[in-house]
Amino acid sequence: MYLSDGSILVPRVSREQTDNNRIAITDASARLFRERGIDNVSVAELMAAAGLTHGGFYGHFESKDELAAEACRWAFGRSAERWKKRVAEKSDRSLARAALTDRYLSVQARSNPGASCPAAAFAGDVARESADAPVRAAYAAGVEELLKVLASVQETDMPHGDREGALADLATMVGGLILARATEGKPISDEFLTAARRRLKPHKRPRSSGY
Amino acid sequence: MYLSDGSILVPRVSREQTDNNRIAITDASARLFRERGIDNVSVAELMAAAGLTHGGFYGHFESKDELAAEACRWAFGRSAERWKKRVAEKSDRSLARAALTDRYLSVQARSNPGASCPAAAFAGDVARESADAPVRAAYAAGVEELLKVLASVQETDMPHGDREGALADLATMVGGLILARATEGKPISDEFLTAARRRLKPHKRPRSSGY
DNA sequence: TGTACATCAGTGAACGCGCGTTCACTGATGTAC
DNA sequence: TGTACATCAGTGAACGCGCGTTCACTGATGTAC
Repeated sequence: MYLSDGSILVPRVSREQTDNNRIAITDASARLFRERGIDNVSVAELMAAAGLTHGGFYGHFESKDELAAEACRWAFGRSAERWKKRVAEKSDRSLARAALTDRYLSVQARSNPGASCPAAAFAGDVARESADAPVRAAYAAGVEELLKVLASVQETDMPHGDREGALADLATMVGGLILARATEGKPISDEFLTAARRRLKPHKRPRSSGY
Repeated sequence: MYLSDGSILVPRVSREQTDNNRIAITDASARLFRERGIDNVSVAELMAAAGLTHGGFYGHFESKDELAAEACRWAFGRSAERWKKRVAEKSDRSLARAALTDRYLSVQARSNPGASCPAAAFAGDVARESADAPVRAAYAAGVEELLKVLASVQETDMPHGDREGALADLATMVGGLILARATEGKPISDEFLTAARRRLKPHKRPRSSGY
């Protein structure tokens, strides 16, 4: 590995560097796994993305499965933080919810799967993992994190409570985003984003009187 | 290959049998690809599932990618037929839509991905295929087929038309099903199904007066 | 209808390739005195 | 603070394995007469 001054870094780096390397591997994995799927990125690629060679991988993680779980936890943690920050910036629930759903179902989010919502990006992979795969537990825990944020911005008159509103919102968001990605490049892709965004707006039903 | 009478079938079968074999490969692929993902089923497994050995595969299909597209078309065709049949059995739009969405978001559908909606089962795989992959075109065309059926059962007062209602419905259905699958085995999995089903019911908002 | 033979659907061994994982090795880091 | 040395993070070759695809071969099917 070449350093910025052109010298060669030989093995046994400092402990601090070791910790940074582990984070670099996790961060690169969180991005690459979301972009291309867990099975479509090799350990050698992940290590290269972190500036390392593949042999050192097993000094950091027990297996690729363990890393997948770690990357999943990492991605959900960052997403949840970002969601909370966005909510805090808004003056009321309704505006906060609109900010979250509009950005979630945006053209930018569609074309940046590597930085996007892990609930959408990992769903397909996780659904096919065996029941005891470590990434499954990480996924379910991460979804609960996001749901808490979504529940906190539900309108106060939701017929079945904040949690059910949040569950339904997330279903529409994840479905809209995944369908937009699977049809990317065709007009219908944008239509999915728009339709899902509108469905998530507070309902102003034409037949209701004033309101 | 052993026939039911115990005799051994040797190469060069009849043309009719050849056609049946191609259908058997397509049908088995449509099931296995949905269950486990395109990349997680080998050509040898697909051929074995159709009662054949792997070498004959390239007599039927140009490549595994071509088969994926064919299996995708096949799965969408069958789903669209089943949806139309179910709609025809109901006496009005509202009942038909409820029949579709309730079955879509059922526990049986969740636990039978091999026979379930290709829009949900193929979405993750297709989203990661390159823009010119044959399966992408098959997927987008299949989604349009399903949307036509969904549009035909929209309530007549949808604010942005039948098509947008259908797009939003499909987003909620696909998202709810995928999230339920990715969290299968945990209580939240059933919650996703229920929340998405309720979200798709005609809205009886508590604050509206009589209706 | 019967015979001779070309066709070609399916078989199974083999190919090159990339994968996850292992391991002997290196030499700077970190520590004991 | 300086020295001696054990530790261990990272390297890169190697492992066994399963994959998609190819191909020489087989012999019943389908056809020409």
